[in-house]
Amino acid sequence: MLNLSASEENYLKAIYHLQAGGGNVSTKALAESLQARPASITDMMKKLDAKKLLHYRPYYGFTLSPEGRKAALGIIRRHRLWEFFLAEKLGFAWEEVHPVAEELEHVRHKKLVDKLDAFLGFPRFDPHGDPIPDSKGRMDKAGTVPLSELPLQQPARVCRVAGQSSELLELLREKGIGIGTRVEVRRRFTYDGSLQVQVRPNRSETISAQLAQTIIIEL
Amino acid sequence: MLNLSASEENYLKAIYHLQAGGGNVSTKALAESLQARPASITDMMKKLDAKKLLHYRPYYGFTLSPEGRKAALGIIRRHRLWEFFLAEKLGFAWEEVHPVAEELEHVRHKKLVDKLDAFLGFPRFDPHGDPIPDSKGRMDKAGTVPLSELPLQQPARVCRVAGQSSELLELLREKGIGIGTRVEVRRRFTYDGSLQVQVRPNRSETISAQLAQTIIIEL
DNA sequence: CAGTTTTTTTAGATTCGCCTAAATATTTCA
DNA sequence: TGAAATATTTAGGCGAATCTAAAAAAACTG
Repeated sequence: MLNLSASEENYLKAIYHLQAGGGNVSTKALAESLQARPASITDMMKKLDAKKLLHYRPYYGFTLSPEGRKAALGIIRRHRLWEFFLAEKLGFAWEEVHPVAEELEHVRHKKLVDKLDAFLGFPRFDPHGDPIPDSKGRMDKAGTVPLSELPLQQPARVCRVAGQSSELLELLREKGIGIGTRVEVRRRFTYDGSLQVQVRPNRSETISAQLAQTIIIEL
Repeated sequence: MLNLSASEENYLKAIYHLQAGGGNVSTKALAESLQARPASITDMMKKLDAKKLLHYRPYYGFTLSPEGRKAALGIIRRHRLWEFFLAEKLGFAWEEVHPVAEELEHVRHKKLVDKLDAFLGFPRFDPHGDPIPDSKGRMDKAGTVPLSELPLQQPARVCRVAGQSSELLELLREKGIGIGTRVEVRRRFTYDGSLQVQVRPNRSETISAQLAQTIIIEL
């Protein structure tokens, strides 16, 4: 089994998220996502290519190899299990768990992860609504329908939030929206794409088009 | 608050343990304890002295400053809380917890540590019987009487084990000795200092002088 | 399609934590 | 006390992960 540094793990994870199913990632996109300079990305891509964790073609971009994807899923598994632990067992608010899990995820002990998984009752989703890969890297599909596409008057439930910046989470908290919240779109303003949304039985909020795209719902 | 690297934390922790209450630590002792070369120790001592975490006098040795001691206690607190968590909540055997806690201890989030402490019920001792510092750095005293000094026929309870090498822990497991085990010395062989010990009601084991020194008991 | 802009890579430097080898200080002891 | 042994420090180097500045490739665009 390959021994990866925390840095290498962060690169793999970021590429996995940027690929989102397939496709090629550019130096610039990865540099932005990791808050690093493009030159640093190029350096690391050469290294990860040499380790066969991804395919790198200069000036073209990179794609995770099967081994790279497997490694990324392992990291994501650890991240989301720790998020679940922090929220469920330690009583962290869901918007606080991400940065702490960023650090805990790099403790690589197979036995620790599997025992943690069992202790938590093999949860399938983390507090943000994202699916947790099992020990073989399999996971449920995350919902994909954003609130912006929900038809009027159709009740739905928030199942995921596509982002974890503190600004986003603060805004959601303000509007009373979290995983599991019942929502229903009352009006759609075509001028700016904003929505008037019924939140839980008796609360009405205005939601910008941008925000409505990050709130993922299921019917 | 000073931001310490995992390496710096390991140095502080090792010095704290070597000081054991007071006194001066030598380059060689620290090098052995950390499995590093003396030259590396000198480098780091200069750095930690500059950060005012310890007092370093070339060719003489070093001692933690009050801030260094405080930092070390914080690291030990995290280490022992994670050990407790691993054994108590995840079902690790007590001899397995140390290496995993070595990594978890470097995740420095005040809130994480304090919430973990509360979740565990503010435990006072880790699975090895060592006391866990509270959030202010205070802790109970560990027992100090080794089994080698227990008078004959006097029943006692194992409260701590002074060491955590896998070899030591394997031997203890073999002899059926853990924290809380009732023991009583039946015979003492002056030739080699070995003991014949009654372990729990109905088991008799021979314990070498060396082993008897690492088993700490209370009456 | 040729110049301009953008993206990417290369070259070279820096910091951290470690190393080896050599120099130097301290301690031991004959 | 002076030579040998031991401990410590200094000097210089290395790999990892970053950076800046400059060169080169690719992509736009008038």
